[in-house]
Amino acid sequence: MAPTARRPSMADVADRAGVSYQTVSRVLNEPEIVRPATRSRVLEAITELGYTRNRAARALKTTRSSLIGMLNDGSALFGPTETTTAIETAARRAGYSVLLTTVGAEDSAGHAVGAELLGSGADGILVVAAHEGMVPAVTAVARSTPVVVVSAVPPRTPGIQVVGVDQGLGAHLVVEHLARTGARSVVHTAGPQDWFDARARREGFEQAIALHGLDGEVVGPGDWTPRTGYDLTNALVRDGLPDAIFAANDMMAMGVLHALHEHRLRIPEDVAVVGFDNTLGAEYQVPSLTTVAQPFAELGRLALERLLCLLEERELPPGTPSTLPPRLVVRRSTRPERTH
Amino acid sequence: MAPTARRPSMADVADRAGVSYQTVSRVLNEPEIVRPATRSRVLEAITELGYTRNRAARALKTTRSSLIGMLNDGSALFGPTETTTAIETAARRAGYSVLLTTVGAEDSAGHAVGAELLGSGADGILVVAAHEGMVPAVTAVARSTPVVVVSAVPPRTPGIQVVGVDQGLGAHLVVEHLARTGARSVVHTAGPQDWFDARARREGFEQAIALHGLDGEVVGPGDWTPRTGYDLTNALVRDGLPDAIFAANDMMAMGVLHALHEHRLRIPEDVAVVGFDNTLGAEYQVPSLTTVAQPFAELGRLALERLLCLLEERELPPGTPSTLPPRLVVRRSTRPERTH
DNA sequence: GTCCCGAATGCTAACGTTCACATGCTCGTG
DNA sequence: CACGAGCATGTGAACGTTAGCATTCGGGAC
Repeated sequence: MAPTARRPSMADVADRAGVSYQTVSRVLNEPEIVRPATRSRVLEAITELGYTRNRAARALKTTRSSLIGMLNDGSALFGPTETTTAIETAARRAGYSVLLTTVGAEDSAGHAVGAELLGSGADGILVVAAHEGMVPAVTAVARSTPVVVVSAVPPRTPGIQVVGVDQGLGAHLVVEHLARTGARSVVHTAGPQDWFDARARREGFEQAIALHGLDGEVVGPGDWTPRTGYDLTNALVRDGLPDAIFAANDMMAMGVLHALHEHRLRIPEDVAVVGFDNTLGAEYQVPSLTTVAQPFAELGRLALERLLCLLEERELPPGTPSTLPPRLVVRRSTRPERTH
Repeated sequence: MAPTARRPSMADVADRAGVSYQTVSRVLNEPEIVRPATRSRVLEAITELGYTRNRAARALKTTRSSLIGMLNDGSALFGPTETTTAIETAARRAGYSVLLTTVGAEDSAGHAVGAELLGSGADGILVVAAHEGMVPAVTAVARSTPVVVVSAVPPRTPGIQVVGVDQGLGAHLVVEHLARTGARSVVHTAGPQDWFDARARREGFEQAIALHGLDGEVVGPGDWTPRTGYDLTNALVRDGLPDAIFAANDMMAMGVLHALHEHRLRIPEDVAVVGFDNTLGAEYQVPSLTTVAQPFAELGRLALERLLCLLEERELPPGTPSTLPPRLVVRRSTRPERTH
């Protein structure tokens, strides 16, 4: 915290190196066109003064902020957080910084947030936890700024690009595994239906149930938290248990397991349980949880790549997927598949 | 994505409202000094054109970016994520945006990140997940930018302010509770010792053990993940179990529980288990986990408040704490305290 | 020795905003 | 009715950078 010693500017560097500030600019932007001797003199002056380019001036002149706005959900969910980290790392590598914005429950309108995003001057927007609450903010912004949404569902607003994990496939994998391990009746404790991923999982579940001719039921919706998994399961215990419960995510599965334990039911013998996400703790549930692993980090990188192509008007490399497949991770909360 | 229709500027708004651009500026910055009639005319023009202030130009002229840099750990941990969200919400309310930077394992040097932060032009820096890896980046930045660290430990760099939860107190509460419920021997499965909070918990544990005359031992360190809690517990089962295990966080406690279950040990009868953090899932462990709740959101708000005071050269309201007390949450993984 | 060409560098203006100051207007007062 | 006080608004300059054009310099060819 120096006593307001103005940060050095290009002019300062130029003075020290005995060149004009334009040359300094060139060293930074197109190093190859300045003579090696001058260049190294300038670079030396830069390090001596600890000079860094003034981001604001640069942004003002170029009309590009090198900022990427990220719209996140306020709840500290596992998947979005992983994705966020991956995005930030990739963005930094590409010379962008990430502006974090959360849409909490309180400002559900989202309009204010949309205005905020617009005013932030971000070159592009990445929506990480896609649910209905984001829609007004996103549509407001999408008119003037490229937007990429991480979601299982194609958007209703044209011009918005989407990258997602195939939630339907995930649900299919789960149901198929349950069918193969002898389940006849399956209950899906659904996630909050204003989340696009939750909706896609439920729809995938319903399709897969029909496909395998099983006895399926959807209960809920829950809210991603263990509590709702717990409550829904208690209701099931009262009203009659299925062979298997497919929870909308690992958190809810946690509540499911807890309720079953309280009623001294055996897992998977009495009821099999499956989650979704493969959170850090899934393997260490009691018993360890069969679940669907999503490539969250890969997803983040892919979303960013897509956005950068939009920003820099590059073509997306051919063969770049917009949908990533999830992977079933079989553990001890479901019966083993027979291998013959 | 309009076809590069330049965003409207103050001059455009001024033309439309029939005033000079300076008046527009005034309406935005000091609305009270402009005549109500003119003001509403300007505001109308603003909404009609969808004008938002150009952040870069503003930053350039005022030499303040309205940006707060946040330094986060790359791992998607529960506490830091909660704190992050609270900070972002509070920052937005105060007219600041949050620039997210993560220090991953790969760029452990942190120097690059420090330079990055400096170049970002943030008015102030908030360090959320404080560990040794952050130190070089932070000390580099602290010379020219106010820094507030969320940490249990006073920093070695002078001029850096600190806000934290009293980890030592948390450990004391745990040990006291264990002592009162009949434990004589306690093992602490420590967290990664390059994290300041983990270190403070361990030291608090050692002090409290001495205070209560218990038989204490520290094993580990772990790495916050369930796996290390699991591995350390397996080793304990081999070498002799204590009456209670105090895990460095809830994640590690999860691994502890899992290992104990595998060995068919009863919790809390054979071994009591305590975690730290009170994550969303703690209540739904089997059995539900006794743990220490930290006021993560409050912590975030407090850290931001402190930083804003530094930035705006306000005095911190008298009585504002720099350390927040944690709270013991007793559940079923420890024996009940006798009440007489 | 002169000319020309290209490479290297310098100068001017502009991005959109705010600050400091200048100016015009309105109103109360002598 | 003229004057000054004070409020409302306008004007010029500057923040640090980059784009475009102008200038300088060195060297090769005639």
